[in-house]
Amino acid sequence: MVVTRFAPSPTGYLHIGGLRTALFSYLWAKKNGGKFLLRIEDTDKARNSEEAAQAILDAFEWLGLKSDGEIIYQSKRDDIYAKYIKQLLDDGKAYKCYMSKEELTELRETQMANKQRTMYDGRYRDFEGTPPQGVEPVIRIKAPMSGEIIVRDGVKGDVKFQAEDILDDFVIARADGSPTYNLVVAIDDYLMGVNEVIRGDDHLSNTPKQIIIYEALGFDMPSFYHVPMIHNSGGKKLSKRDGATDVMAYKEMGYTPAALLNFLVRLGWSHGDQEIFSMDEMKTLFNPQDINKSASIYNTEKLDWLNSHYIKNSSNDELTNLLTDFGILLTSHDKKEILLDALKERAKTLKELATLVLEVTSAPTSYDEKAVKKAFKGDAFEVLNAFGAKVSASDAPKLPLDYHALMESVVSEMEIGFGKIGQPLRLALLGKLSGPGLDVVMSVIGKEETMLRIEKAILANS
RNA sequence: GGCCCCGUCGUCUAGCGGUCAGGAUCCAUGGUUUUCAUCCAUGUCACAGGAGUUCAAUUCUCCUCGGGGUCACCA
Repeated sequence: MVVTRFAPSPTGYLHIGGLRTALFSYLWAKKNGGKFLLRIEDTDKARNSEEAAQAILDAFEWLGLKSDGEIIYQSKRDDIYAKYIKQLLDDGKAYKCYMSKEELTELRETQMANKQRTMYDGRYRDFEGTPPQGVEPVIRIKAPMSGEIIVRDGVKGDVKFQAEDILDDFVIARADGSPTYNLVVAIDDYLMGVNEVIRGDDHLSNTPKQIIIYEALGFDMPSFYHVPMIHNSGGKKLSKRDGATDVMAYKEMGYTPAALLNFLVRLGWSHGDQEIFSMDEMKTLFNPQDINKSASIYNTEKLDWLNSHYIKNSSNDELTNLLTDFGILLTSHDKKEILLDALKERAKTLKELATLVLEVTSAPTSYDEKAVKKAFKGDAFEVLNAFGAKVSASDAPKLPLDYHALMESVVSEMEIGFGKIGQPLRLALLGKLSGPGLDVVMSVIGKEETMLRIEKAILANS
């Protein structure tokens, strides 16, 4: 069974890049009928917060990505890690190092001055004397000092590292006894049964360290897939300074989960020329072997296009539901279908859609100045009055085509072009010269409101 | 700087020795629309550079250049 995981550290909101790797992991598990697990990496007490962890969970909730097991919090697993640390110590695969931070800094500075690679020099590796007083030791693993370590990566291929280039006896437990990242990742992935690790390629260079841990503990190695970074327009790793990187900000801006997910799945992954993927299609088609090797630049032009695509293709019931987040309650509106059918073609975001709804359902409070000069001139008011009279005299127009017929009759009786009535009427009804079809607008607001808006417009502008 | 990764239209990408280098988005133009938007059509735009290998390289190899990542008692 394929078991994947997403393991964020709760130092802030869920990031767009994190979401993409989470999505990849989720899809790969689903495709194989496996499990997708969530683990909160909160071992660094100073930098983590519960709110951040909750924010991440909220984002997953919004997007409908569910973990298939209990959510693991590393902060609650000290006992487990302590057990493995002891085992490593007992097996002679790790040791206590009494070097002080000052000594370490000094060592690094000397190495830098000599243009050497900064690394721990292994001075306590085989130490058997009396430990210095007043220093709480860290625990370091005995890493191989020579040989080749190969990361068999499903995206990048075999990546070879020379131990002497990159390794030293790195710390696996801090002076206060708490375990460090590379140790706990290996332990937790093993214990959770994770056998396919999909993560950002910024982790590629410390994968050898985790391999050392796997080997020292005798764990089976998972498969690795290191997904390329998402860059900002400047070509650098996407960070919180780059505008909208908080997943939940997309909810507020009016993007749908379907569009965001579709957008993200195509960033660094593709399936031929296909652009539109439903969640079901993603689940059946996704394969990490098709992930690109190169980084991609974050650019939301395509997200806008996808979002409008999904809005156009959503049912009116779905839209009604989504719109409630933006303060629009249409559930009991009798012309809801007509309104949404007309408006969903026109909106890039749910937020825009909400605005468009309001522009129809609420009478204009002002009239665009330029538009007034352009449309309320000549015999515009005569035409409007004639039309108003038609509406008034007609019995119960309901559908757009009823109103269209009314407009037609005025046009033919007065022997004018359609624009002669369209422009002023549009301005009277909506306060501006653009918007959805007038017949639709009138059908939605009804006969009384139509007449009211016409009267009001004439009054306000004469 | 050491180590590692990457390099096809502005952007997302297809390509897995022989293609007019394809699609999408963006942009522009035209059509549809009483308007705007949608929609439809058309168009502009790319293999980083140089050596090899080969009858043939975007595709394989090497070098150069360029970009990125990582080098913690952070994750």
